[in-house]
Amino acid sequence: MNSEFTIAVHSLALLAHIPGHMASSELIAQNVCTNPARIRKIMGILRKNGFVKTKEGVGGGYILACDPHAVTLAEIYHSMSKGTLKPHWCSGDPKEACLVSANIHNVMDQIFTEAELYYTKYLEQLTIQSVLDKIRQSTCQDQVSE
Amino acid sequence: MNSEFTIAVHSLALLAHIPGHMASSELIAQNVCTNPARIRKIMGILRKNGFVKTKEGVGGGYILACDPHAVTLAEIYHSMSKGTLKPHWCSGDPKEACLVSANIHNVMDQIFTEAELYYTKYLEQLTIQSVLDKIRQSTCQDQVSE
DNA sequence: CTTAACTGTAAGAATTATGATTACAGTACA
DNA sequence: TGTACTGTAATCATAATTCTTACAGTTAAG
Repeated sequence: MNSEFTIAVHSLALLAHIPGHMASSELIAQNVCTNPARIRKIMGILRKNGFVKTKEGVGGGYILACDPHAVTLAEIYHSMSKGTLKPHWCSGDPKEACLVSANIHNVMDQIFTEAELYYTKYLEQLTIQSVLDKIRQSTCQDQVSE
Repeated sequence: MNSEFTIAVHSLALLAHIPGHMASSELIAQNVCTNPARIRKIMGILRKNGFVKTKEGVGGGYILACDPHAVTLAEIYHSMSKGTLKPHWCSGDPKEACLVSANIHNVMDQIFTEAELYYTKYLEQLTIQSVLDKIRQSTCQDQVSE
């Protein structure tokens, strides 16, 4: 899996952190620690899925277009990275005479697909807001420990 | 995630498919479609975790050292690939003044760790034998459809 | 109506992760 | 003692991921 899901969650949490404000791809990129082109690509996907609104031109950028208490990480994961949990490489060879070699691919594929369902079941429990809350709590803990 | 978990499951299913027989790294590699050195590396880990027994020298190779009905894919996953579900790249920067940038890493790390728990919860339901059964069933279906 | 600050998109380079190859020491059987 | 194995590591090749650069399209401001 690449990091687009991580960046999407980070960007949405950031937008939820500054409600009502536009953030440019430049600003988000600095916060995320990547480049503006990558942010624009990811925000484009989030826009197509209704999570953010875009404004082009001077003073433009991105703004949250959903309720951060309602949108779960599962929805974000599905938009960005569905099916990317399984490795690219496949074992076995369908043309082999051996049952195991011939059929392992289908079986593992099914297993990875179902395991992903369990994975996203957890993500359904988390919202953009809950991530933001964790971020804010996380700081309190740091301050206590210092 | 790389494919070591996939290869481990494939190799163990293969050994379960030929009970009582030794399989060399060469033979397993052909079945899996990779090279013997990679198989030996993976089987070394499986040996250290008690899943297989090794025999060096002439006529040597690998043989199952566990009950395929008892060993779950979760145990195999933990041995081979625990913690590899999350992407390598991290967003944010702990030195940033912005809360979100500074703390997102810890929060996402925690989320990926807990999501992996759900993932492995599914793998606990599958055993080496159940994978082998799926493989054998999978062939029946193919034959019916042809 | 022109300039400046944005997004949208894509191509290509750079980097990193993954997998393959090769090599060789160690072991065991015949 | 030779042959067929495992164990392990170093190096090379390939593929995935990320970064850079570029430029067309859009909008606000002057």
